[in-house]
Amino acid sequence: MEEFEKRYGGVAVEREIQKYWEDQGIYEYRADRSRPLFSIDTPPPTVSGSLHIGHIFSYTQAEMIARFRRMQGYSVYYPFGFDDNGLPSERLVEKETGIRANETSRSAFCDRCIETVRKYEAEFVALWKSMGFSCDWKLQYSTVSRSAQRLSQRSFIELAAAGHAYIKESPVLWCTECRTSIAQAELDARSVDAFFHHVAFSVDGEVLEIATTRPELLYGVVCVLVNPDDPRYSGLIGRKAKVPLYDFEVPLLADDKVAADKGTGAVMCATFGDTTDVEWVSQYGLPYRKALLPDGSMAPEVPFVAGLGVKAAREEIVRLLKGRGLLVRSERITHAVSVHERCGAEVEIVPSRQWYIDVLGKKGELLEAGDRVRWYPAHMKSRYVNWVENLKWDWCISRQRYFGVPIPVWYCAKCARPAFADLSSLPVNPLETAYSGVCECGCTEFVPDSAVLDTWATSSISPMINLDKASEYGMGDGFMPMSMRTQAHEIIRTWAFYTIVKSLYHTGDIPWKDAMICGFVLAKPGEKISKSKGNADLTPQALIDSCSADAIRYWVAGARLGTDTFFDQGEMTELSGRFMTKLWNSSKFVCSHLGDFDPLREPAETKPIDRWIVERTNETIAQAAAFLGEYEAGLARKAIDELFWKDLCDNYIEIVKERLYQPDIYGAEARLSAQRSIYYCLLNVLKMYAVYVPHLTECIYRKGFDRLVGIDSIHLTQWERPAPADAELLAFGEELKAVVSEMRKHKSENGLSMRAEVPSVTIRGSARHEGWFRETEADLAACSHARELVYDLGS
RNA sequence: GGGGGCAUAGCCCAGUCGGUUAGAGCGCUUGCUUCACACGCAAGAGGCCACUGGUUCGAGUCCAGUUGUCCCCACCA
Repeated sequence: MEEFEKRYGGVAVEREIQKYWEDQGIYEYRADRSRPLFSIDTPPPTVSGSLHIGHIFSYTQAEMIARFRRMQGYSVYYPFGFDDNGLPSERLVEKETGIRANETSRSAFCDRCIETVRKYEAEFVALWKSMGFSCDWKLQYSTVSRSAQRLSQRSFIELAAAGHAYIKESPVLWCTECRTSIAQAELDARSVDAFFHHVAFSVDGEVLEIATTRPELLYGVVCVLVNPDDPRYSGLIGRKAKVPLYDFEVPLLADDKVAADKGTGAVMCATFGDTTDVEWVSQYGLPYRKALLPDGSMAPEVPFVAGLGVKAAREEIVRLLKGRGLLVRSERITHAVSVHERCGAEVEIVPSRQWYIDVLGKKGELLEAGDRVRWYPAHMKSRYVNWVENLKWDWCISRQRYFGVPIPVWYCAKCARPAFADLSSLPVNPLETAYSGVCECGCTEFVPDSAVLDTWATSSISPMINLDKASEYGMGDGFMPMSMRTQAHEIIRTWAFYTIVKSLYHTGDIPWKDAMICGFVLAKPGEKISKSKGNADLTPQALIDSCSADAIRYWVAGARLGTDTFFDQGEMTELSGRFMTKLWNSSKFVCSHLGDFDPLREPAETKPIDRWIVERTNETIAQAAAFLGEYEAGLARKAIDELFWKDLCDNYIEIVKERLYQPDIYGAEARLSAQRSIYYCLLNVLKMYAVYVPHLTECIYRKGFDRLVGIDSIHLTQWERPAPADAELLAFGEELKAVVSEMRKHKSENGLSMRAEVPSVTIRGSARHEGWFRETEADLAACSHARELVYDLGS
């Protein structure tokens, strides 16, 4: 038995233990068909900056599940990945280096990107390791790696061959800042102050007042609409409206989507002001009038404002309208606009040729797939359902960016028909490799596609990336669907949604059986932790250094699954610190009484109180396992805390202490009976806490338990699977605690020490437990220092 | 505007199938220390379980509505 230091060593010990785990390969994934598989689809963090406490929070909740399943006998497939291509990483590099992607050569920029993401990834890995994460780093993947690119390109080609991915020229959501198409999922809403300009159109010489926030798009107006039931305008439908400043005429149409009570009840439809404009243009077969270029400037053919940016053009048009008496009034309003989530710029809609994946046509199947996934907590499913039901755009997967998975396509120089790369040639970059085939039209000249795939198009095949890796171990069969996906609730509409889309198309099945949805750590109500808010000063590494990984982990486990929590360092330090000290000290006590303990020797008789604490422990093991099986690590921890602190330490150990100390008085067999209980109970308490505080429990285990158990690491042991606890013994325990409690209350109220002698203690309880109480008399007398025990038993 | 979560002690939160007197922890008050732990032990004070109705022998728990709060989605004419 190793000596217990007076105090637990904290972070320094954690580092030693981490090294031990790594040297011993404790968490190594092994090809093993003898145990059931539990595979975890864990989120590859976007490499877009450093991690903060929020990441630690959600990743740790999932990590505890991995540990639990491992100790339940599962072969746990727990990889780690990085999502390290695409716009987020590009923006990080632009910010760090000051180099804009479009101001340097593409290959030079991509080299800088690789360099930067590798640097951050090394930092991430170091952080995860210092948190004691039990993933197998050999299973690590990166979405920019050759193998992930190969799988991603293959996915694209297969979906295109099956008709699920297609290319079309049409209006698309466009970020003029990032100069790329984006998808609906990348939109954020932002409330902005604006003017609702009431502009004078005219119909046969009469003024028709129309309110718009986008007068700069007047040149792009293709029709005017009113509600068919609006009596004010019933006479106008079917006539022509003249656009102010430009004086061309457009048709006047009626449509139900026009709200009579909004603005003036008459709407101008421009190409393209918003999503409704796109719908109307397609619904009524209206032409496209180009007003805006992809770089955010007005088209050269637009009179008055050619070449100006949107905002400048808007001011100029308003000035002109005002000057010509065509501006009736300007109303100040606050409204929501769509902005690009990555850069915050207002999103435009411009026509261009892009690749899409069909999702609008598959809403039914997607909703049905959502039903088959078990969501934890269950109500998180509504976010998925809500998103699918409100989809307005197919998933645009092409991005006019640089650092990403190239779209493996060339286009015939003559007929523009796409030619796909051969699957055996993947990954391929069409900009570097020429297409060697012949087009159906006979042409042999091809133009490479220069776009890259949406980052989500690759991260959404994480189950397939994992499958690919598992296959290297010969464990590919039966790998899909994976056991569970873990992620935060903010990316249900992206990562969870896209993964389900891809899985349905590729396998016809859901990607995973369970979805474990974690909450956030907020600085305070409604405020996310972020660098821009200046509330992310405390880095995770600094936090680990100051209060240890286990302290953070224990605090994380206090939160309910899916629920946001507020960061409170005081709570973390105090609560966790107290707990860890308590576990350390009680283990020190227990181990000091196990020096001569032989787990194989049975005592002549086992005291009822010793059997009770074993039953209580077994009861807790079952409760904790049930909660963890539902991903509720917090509720499980609460049940374990209750057993450990209250029943085991404050009651059981206090009551049997004298029997452990004084075998001369109470007998060696009686001592052995207690030894068996403290050994069994603390060992199993440690195993349960191993999920939460893996370093501390490992440290304690290796001081006093490894030689008795015969297994080197606590993390290689298994949780007990006890028979249902004996209800009668549990009831006896409650009565016993009540007797002790009453004795303590008497001493407390009379200002007596707990060691003070009292003339008598009354045993109140059920008559049917009298035998057990009689067998417990020595313990009761010893812990209460009573000269006499009197019985007052009810029925 | 649509959807969802939450509302229980001063604070952060549990409360299972509807069932005795509503539960921890922090904080507060009081008492207790050689023999694992004062980062401890024991005791105590502290509740219109948001509000209004309903179902029921019985509601913190189930149903309907109201209010407050947070989140998701939409709103861009």
